[in-house]
Amino acid sequence: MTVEAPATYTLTVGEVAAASGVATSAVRFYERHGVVHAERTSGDQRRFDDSAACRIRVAKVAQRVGLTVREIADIFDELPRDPQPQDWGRVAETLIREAEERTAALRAHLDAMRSGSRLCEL
Amino acid sequence: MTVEAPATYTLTVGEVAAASGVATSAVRFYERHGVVHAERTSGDQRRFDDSAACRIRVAKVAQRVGLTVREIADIFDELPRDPQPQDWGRVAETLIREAEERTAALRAHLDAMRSGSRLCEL
DNA sequence: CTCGGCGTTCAACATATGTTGAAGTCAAGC
DNA sequence: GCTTGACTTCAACATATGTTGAACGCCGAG
Repeated sequence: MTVEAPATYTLTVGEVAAASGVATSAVRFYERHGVVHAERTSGDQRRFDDSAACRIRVAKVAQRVGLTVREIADIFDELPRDPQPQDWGRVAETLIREAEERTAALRAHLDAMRSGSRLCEL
Repeated sequence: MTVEAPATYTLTVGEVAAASGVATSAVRFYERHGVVHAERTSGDQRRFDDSAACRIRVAKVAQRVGLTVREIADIFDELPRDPQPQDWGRVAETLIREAEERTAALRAHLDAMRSGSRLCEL
């Protein structure tokens, strides 16, 4: 049977911030919006698992192609607990597909414009 | 010699809004940020040329791939007065290149992640 | 067990991208 | 030349994406 790889929530907000290259305020922002998840210590401090910094780095790159934090969180939400490589593969495909669809829409619009022989009513 | 095709500023803000599918407030916003340009009547009303609605439609699609209004205005600023088809062609290429570079960055990041065999520290 | 470095929340500020409403002005058709 | 619908500006509001600072709490090393 498959071995369990339970997520262990050990990283502080500062550690995740350092590992992902954003401010601690941004890490808290991403958690509030569901890009990363955390447990709390008995003293109410956040503890993140090892995927947090990676998720944030992916989110930053995805934001550059026009995805909102909400959209990125929704895509990450498709991940099961203890995601396997193929789960991340699906997320990666979804992100790329979104980016390519938007680029294709831009290209289609610009192509239509050019072939219209009335480029921006020149 | 080449025939002049002087831009004629005749369209009101409402006409541009209707033609581009955005609110008049958005048309004014885009003008303030240099996406479109207008002259003023003696009574201080805006008059846009025929390219305004097209520029705004292009801007909306470009925003979807992560370009800011500022970046879009900067790209449009490369257009000469009375732009020719090849001028719009260069703008189109610049927009597409930006979108593709960002998508490539996303893909590269995700590929690096997958090949790292430590996908988001799974 | 204490202390200093992190952590917490919350409110305010900041920038980008707009919308809405008030108060007043313009211009086009009758 | 009047009227009225569309225009003007400006301030306030709204959402997304954060940052900063104050006031206070937690926790691990000594």
